[in-house]
Amino acid sequence: MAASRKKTTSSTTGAAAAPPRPERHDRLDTRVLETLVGYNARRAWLIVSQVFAERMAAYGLKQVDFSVLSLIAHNPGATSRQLCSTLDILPPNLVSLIATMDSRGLIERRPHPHDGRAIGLHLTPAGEALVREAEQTVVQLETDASARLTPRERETLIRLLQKMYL
Amino acid sequence: MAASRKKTTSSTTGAAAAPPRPERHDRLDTRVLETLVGYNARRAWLIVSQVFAERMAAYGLKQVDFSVLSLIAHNPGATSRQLCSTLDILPPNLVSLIATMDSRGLIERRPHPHDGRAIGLHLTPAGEALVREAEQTVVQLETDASARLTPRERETLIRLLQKMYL
DNA sequence: TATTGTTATACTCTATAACTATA
DNA sequence: TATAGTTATAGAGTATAACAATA
Repeated sequence: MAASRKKTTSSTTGAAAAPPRPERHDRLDTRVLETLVGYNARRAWLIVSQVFAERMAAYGLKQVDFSVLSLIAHNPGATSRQLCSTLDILPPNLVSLIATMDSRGLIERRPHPHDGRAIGLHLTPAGEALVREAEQTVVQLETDASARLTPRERETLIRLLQKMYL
Repeated sequence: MAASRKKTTSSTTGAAAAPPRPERHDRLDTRVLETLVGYNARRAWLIVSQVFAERMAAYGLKQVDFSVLSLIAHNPGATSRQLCSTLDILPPNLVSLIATMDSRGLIERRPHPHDGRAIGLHLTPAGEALVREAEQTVVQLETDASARLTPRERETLIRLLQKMYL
């Protein structure tokens, strides 16, 4: 992950608002970098990643784990190939992830109906329960991490980001 | 970097417009992931990163290299500590980067005027020339990578991203 | 005692080549 | 011949601990 961003003593008060930003003393002039979409997109992603890691550790899920599980939840029978293609993961790097989810009893691997080479991935009941909870937590965490934006601004932000890659 | 996104035979025609997006056949339903700022920010960043890597290889600069060099250019005498703090890099991971830039003759390390422990970083004339060219290339590459957005939309996008982390 | 820069090192993430079994 | 899944492995990125020199 990133550097600084100290592990702030997590507030014991319930619903956390926007997380505190790192105090950078001796600030440098970053005006040129701040004109770049790439730089800013990464900084914003880093913010979300931080909060994601903190709150999703409870589920034992990293971002890619969550993406895979959520994708299987809404695409029962999806194959590794489809997951790789959708998430820009290389097949060798998905193998151990899938194996872990399997051994955790979150997913099931069934023979593919039409293609003997492929394996259809399905959530187990335990997996479905976990994804339901995890998705709620992610929605909340995203809301908190983007609390500086109005709902309208957040929609606009997502729309413009998608215009970049979709 | 990412997976797919084949190395498209780079167009020999001059100014490239928006790069082609990967054709994902057998598409999965990604609607839930697409409601998330984190997911979308990363996808957009991946797009820029791809174009960045392609065009900046000519200068032998990765994103972090460029950030450091550009930062030194606009903050002569900046210290490693300041760069680490600004870019969220851990000190041990900056050492070899700085050493490489030094051995390439792009930067100079001068004793810090007020602090005997610190080292002030400055661009050499060669470094300044490279940064000037590199910054122009980055601006162009960013324009191309965000060509699906109007200039107004691009401004809005950057403003909202900064609202997330600044 | 705290901080800057550094070394050494470990861990994670990403990438490539090659194999197998099916198509 | 091509594709899905896998193995092994290499390389890049990120992390922690500990040290010397200076404050």
